[in-house]
Amino acid sequence: MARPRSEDKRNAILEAATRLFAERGLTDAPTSEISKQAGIAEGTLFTYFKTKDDLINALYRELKLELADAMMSDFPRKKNVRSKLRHVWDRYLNWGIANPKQRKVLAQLQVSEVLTKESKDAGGAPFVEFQTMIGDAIEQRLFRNDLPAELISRSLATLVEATIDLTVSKPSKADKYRDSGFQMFWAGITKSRSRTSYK
Amino acid sequence: MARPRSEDKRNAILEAATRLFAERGLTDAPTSEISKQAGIAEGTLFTYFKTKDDLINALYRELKLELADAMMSDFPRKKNVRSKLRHVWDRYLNWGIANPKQRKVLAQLQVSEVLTKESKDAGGAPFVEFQTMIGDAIEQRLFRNDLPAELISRSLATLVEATIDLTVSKPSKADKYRDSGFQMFWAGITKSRSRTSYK
DNA sequence: TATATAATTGAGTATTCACTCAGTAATAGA
DNA sequence: TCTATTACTGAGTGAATACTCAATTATATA
Repeated sequence: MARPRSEDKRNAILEAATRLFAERGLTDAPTSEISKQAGIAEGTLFTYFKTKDDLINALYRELKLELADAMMSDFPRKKNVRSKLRHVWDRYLNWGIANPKQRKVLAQLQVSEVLTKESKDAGGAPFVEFQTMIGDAIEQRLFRNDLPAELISRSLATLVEATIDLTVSKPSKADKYRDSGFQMFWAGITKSRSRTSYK
Repeated sequence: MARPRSEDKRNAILEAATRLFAERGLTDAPTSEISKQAGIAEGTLFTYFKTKDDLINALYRELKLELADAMMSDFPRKKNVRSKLRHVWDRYLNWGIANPKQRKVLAQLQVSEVLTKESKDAGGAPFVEFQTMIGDAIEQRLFRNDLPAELISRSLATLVEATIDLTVSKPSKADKYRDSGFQMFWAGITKSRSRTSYK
């Protein structure tokens, strides 16, 4: 029995924060400005997030969730590993190109000193199905000898990131970059001769 | 005719800054603390660097130079491309493991909003020989079709980074990671069947 | 409709911090 | 040795900003 908080306001705060963090960096985006752009009073921001660090941690989880959703929606569970990886590759790439600010903020967040261990763990949670798939493929010996799962998923991520940057700077070659990036990734992780019948 | 500046003091400032930036992040490392750890008065810091942003930009160039030196010293100009890349791979890896703070600061700097275009350009300059090598190898068609040079150098960098992180978390497997990381990189960039005679 | 509860507001506060500057010390060149 | 020039010092300053709080407003429930 009381006045409820508004999901809309919370989202407006997160969106304004995303915009400002992307433009000015985490520390040069004052809460006063975030509030203003979110269309609320500064005090209100602190009923939704106890501190600015809290806001930052919440935003991190939110963005990781968005990215995971983008990557895993329509995930082709029935197809072979290559198709699955290509699906994830394409979705990640699309998300990054369509959401440059979110992507930039995420990059800043990953190296910032404000993320708690809890947030980092929570940020990884939406990717468990992806991780499991990698683990399964390793057990089936689909990949090059003894490549650790972490190296595979990080390679995917960093190669996508590099490919996005290239695409942004030369949009006309988008499709070419998308394909050669993935080929490079796939050739890197799979055994050298397997030219047919990957599972 | 006057009192000269001291190279030692300048270095002490850069070292203190590196330590503090690594521990607390760029913005939570006050100039007062940097000065104290460098063993000088706060005012002195500003005779060596006009502003804090200047200091940050100078540190970026310094660290890039250190890394390039580490990578390119004893560079085997006479050997084949694979050996050259393996050399760079190993040196980069060694540097990263031996200099965790420098590496962390560099990661923060790359995504920060304070680097000027000039600094970014200057940071790339020490790597021209490496870039040239990649360009030559591309002309000789040693690599997979149409892989852009930028994708190749960024892949090397990000795969080394991933490998360093793995190594730090499981030092006992250092050699294994080092090798499989490089194999993955090499297989990714070269044409699939070329199992012999790479140049 | 009445009311208890919680959200909202925005001016105010306390703190932090990059940078300054007047006084002092060192040194290169004459 | 003398002196012009610059480095060095550290207390002080002004600006920025995360967060508070007393007053006000909205709303879920009875």
